Amino acid sequence: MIRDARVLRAGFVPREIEHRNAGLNHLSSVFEPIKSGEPADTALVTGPSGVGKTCLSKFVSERLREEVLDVETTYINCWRNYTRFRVLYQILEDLGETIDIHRQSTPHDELIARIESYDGPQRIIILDEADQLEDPSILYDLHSLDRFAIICIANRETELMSHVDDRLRSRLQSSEHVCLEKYHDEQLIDILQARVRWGLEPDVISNDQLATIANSAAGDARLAIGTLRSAASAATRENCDRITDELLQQAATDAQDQLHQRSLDSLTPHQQSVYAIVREHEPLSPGSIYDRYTDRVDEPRTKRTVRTYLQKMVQYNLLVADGSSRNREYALVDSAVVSTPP
DNA sequence: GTTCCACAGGAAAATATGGAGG
DNA sequence: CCTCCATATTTTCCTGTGGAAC
Repeated sequence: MIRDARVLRAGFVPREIEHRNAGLNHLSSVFEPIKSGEPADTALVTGPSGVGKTCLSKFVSERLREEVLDVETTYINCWRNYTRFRVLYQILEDLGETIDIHRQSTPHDELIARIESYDGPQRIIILDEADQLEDPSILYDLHSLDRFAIICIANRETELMSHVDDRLRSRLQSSEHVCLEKYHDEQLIDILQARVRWGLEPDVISNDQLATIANSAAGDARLAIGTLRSAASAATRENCDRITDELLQQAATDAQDQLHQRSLDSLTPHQQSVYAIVREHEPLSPGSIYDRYTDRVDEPRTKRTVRTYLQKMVQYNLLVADGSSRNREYALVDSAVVSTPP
């Protein structure tokens, strides 16, 4: 059944990239100067989840490394490393400079000074999920350094921009912007077919079944590939030599639940209570959420803290906030899946 | 209009957590 | 094991906003 599990895993970067030629060429052109040793501009890559932002960024930097001898890449997931210190630390760690840094006894300025004094080969720094940074001024610190080319990945440009100050905003707005759209079903099918070709034995899944996966994934390649992986491993477990429609059905919900569960697991018990309340009674105003919350838990947190929870869950795509001021209501993100192209 | 009020979210102080070194 | 310190989370205090009632 499974020939090469790597190609079905999240984070795999394929040898060929499908249906992203425009973005590929655009992003490559930004880094063209690196080939002649010149500094490159900052690139901004945006788009909804599962459109290949991370994949494209890694792909472009890997291909550049094949062409140019002296380029290194640093990948930082800002969702995990969302403080300024952590990002700086990660960069220095990749430069091999962290030996004598003791926590924050080393001030930020010194970390930046060290990064500035770096004189090794050019480096591409991929800041994934950059809209999760609590302090985006790190972008400003890095922006002006010639040795570093920044790829800044975010879900939506406006989310990222709303947190930054004016001078940084104008700089970012003038940088190259690669915007990726959701995949169409046919494009997803092509992507899936490529993974099937490399990852699975021949004839274990039909094109019709791939179309079903593509359809239920709603333009999200990560979800589509996750479904394929889940179906293939279930088939292996049950000793089937083909992927059946029933397995597929189950795999689709499994894959969705997995993604969902992952963000749910990162919530504290209090945050999970708040989430459960919204799930049971949506849509709900902030006030009634808080009332129900105080009833449900011992030692409730303050209103302000719950507001922070809600804000966080909206960022994690667990909840949606609708309306402003007194009309605001929170609901589960699933209940509003109708996509609205402009 | 004007006022009122629930709400959003920033800043900073306070408190809890967790990890390193004794 | 305990203590100390950096870090993470929560609270306190606050300002600004916009819809609703007047």
